[in-house]
Amino acid sequence: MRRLAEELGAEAMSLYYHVAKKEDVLDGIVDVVAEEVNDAAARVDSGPDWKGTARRRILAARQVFLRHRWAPGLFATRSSTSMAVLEYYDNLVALMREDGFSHDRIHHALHALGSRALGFTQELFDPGTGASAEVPAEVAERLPNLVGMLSEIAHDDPDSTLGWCDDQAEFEFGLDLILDGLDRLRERD
Amino acid sequence: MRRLAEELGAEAMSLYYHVAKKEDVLDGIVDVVAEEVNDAAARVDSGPDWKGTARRRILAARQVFLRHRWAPGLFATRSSTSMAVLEYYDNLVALMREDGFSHDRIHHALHALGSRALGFTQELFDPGTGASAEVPAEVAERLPNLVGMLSEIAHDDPDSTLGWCDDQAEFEFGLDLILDGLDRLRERD
DNA sequence: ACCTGAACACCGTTCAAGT
DNA sequence: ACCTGAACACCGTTCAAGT
Repeated sequence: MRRLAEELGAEAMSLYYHVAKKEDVLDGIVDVVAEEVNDAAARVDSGPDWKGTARRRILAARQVFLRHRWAPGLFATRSSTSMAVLEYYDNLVALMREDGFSHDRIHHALHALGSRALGFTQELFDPGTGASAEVPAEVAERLPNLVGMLSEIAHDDPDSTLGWCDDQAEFEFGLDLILDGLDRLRERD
Repeated sequence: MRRLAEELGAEAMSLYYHVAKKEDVLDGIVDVVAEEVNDAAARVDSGPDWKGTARRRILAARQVFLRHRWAPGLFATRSSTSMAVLEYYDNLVALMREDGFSHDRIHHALHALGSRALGFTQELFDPGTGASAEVPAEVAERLPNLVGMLSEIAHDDPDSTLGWCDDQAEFEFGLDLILDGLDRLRERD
């Protein structure tokens, strides 16, 4: 609050005339970003199949989060969801409904996708942070399989030494895995 | 820190003799929980196929997080990963390796699973928090598809009014979607 | 070796008082 | 209507001083 007020050329206490508490400010920021996501998603043209359209929408949403890298962390802390986020999911429900999914299946799908539907995943651990070369021998011995995997991947693709792990390709792999799986279930709906 | 010290019957400042900063305490807690997860995973007996074994391990890990519901939130805030967590993933790599996966495919798989491999998912929004009946008409009109979906699901399964959405079934659905997808790819490795 | 009191630099927030 | 200074109740952390 104090920092935000300074940025605005005012005192921290002045903020409390416009807003009840800090949480409300954060909720507002989430809303702004979510609107930006909705705008981006609305600009993708829809094709004949739900899967392609969903994929393009989600990748468009992802672009917004790539521009605001602090946003996923913020979204994760919010408990009550913003109206704009709900509208995004609402549109996804409509899209799947049009292609024959049952409500029950869509419900499962939303849970399975989680934040991936919005275009981001929170990486729990970044296996690439420490390149295999930097790992002290002592810990490497306790992680033979992980270290083996990482060293082979680094070897195969030496260009990506900085970030050997291509986040975009990674995201698309996981996304397609889920979308394809859901599409297969659709045929039974 | 002050609260923790009180719980221990000491002053907050005493903690700093044993630990450098608060973050180290949190890292330690993560380690303890992760060891608990490793113990649980080690107790499941491995079957002939990687998929079944992975599934049982992950569901055993999940039990640990169900006992410590604050843990997922804690894990999400950590940036550097604990050794114990890495060991858990190392074991997963070994399991998939034995069943013919390439290193590259395993790498993708770990990213696709994310925290689900450890047995939990961070729900970005809980569509069930507000039962459809409680939703004010004004917002319901802006979310026709979501409200329609939720009301039908609530109608189909009136027993689960409190938590109409069965987390365990939800988790297993998403997990199987990914494991099945990966298994199909394995046949091409 | 282990603990503590006093103190510092931060927070978010309240409220009576200013213009 | 909008802003502010002083103040409160919290944080994590340091450090010299205690036993």
